[in-house]
Amino acid sequence: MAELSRVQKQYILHWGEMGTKWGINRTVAQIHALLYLSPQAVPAEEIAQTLSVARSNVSTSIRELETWGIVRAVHVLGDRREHYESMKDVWEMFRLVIEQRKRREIDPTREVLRQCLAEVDPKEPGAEYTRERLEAMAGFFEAVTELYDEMRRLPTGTVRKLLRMGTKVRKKEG
Amino acid sequence: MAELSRVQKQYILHWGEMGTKWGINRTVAQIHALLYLSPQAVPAEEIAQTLSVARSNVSTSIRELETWGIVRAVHVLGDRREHYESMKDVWEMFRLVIEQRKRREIDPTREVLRQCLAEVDPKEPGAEYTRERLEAMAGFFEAVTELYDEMRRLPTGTVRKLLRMGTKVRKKEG
DNA sequence: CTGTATGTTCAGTCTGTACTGAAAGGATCG
DNA sequence: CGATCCTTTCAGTACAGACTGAACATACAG
Repeated sequence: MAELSRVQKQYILHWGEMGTKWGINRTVAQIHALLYLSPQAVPAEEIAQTLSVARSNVSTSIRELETWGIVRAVHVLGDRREHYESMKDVWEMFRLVIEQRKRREIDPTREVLRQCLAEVDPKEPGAEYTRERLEAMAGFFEAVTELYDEMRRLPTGTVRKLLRMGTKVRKKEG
Repeated sequence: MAELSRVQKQYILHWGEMGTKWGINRTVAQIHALLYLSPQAVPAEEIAQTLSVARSNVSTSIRELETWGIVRAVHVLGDRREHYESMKDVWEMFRLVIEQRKRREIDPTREVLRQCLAEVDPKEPGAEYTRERLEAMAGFFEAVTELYDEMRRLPTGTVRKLLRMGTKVRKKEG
């Protein structure tokens, strides 16, 4: 994996770009792409060389990927170094990422909305309108959370089934 | 709206933070929050003053929000200035944003994956593995797109119905 | 115990994006 | 047809976050 093929390069670069657009560090995304494509676990030094980034950058990026639970260190007999490998189940990978982003960003937003609603001063001019808007937004986030909780409990296959059911419901109602 | 209440301030600031975490410009997000909370359409100058940002910054940010279709200019009798107002339907707002991000980011990714798959050189060592991984990832993106297409066609209420059906299916299978 | 290999931390630098302010571009009024 | 008001554009600046490299920490081998 020290030398990348054309296709590997393209995939890794694109994944890096994608990452930045969704608020994920470019290097983090690139490393993930590299490990995802690699048949074997890769030591940090080799990652750094392959992607031309500093060894320290790899260290912190790997740490972040480990926090997300989509990359882990494995050991190779006769080698002191840690080798890193990516989870290969794409659905599970995205589920993990989404779960964490929900925890870090959606949940705090729900909290802020709740707090805002609690603190709307009824004497303030336009309080009624503010409350209305905040409640609409809060309702949305609650619904999304509910939807997420349902999805999470469903095995992957069931999501597919729901997809088909959706089609039927639409046809009946259309 | 020139003077913000404590709650309005909190909401706007949080929305700005949220924005940055998802790759959306802070000012863009803040302006959207301001307009969302505002009972009346707001002229650009007032937005600039209220948020303490340059008039020009408001101009470009508003443009972006207009591109997304969640903010539009309206006119007030006897006032030459454009007043801006946000869409108030939260579900529709997010649908629009998601639709655009899908177009700008998911679709190009599907394209890249397709191209990568087409260009995997079977002679390259490990080509088989690369193809496998790319196909898994491509499959995921296709499924997400399919899911999105279904969702889009469903009226809002039906999503709720599906949510309940999901619960049933889970219980039957659990 | 010493030397080497590996991993982490952190201060400083670099880079890309956001933002500003000035200037130019349009539109409407008198 | 100026004058005025409003908006947009753009070159330059400021800033936040990413990245580097050196110093430090840790583990293992001989």
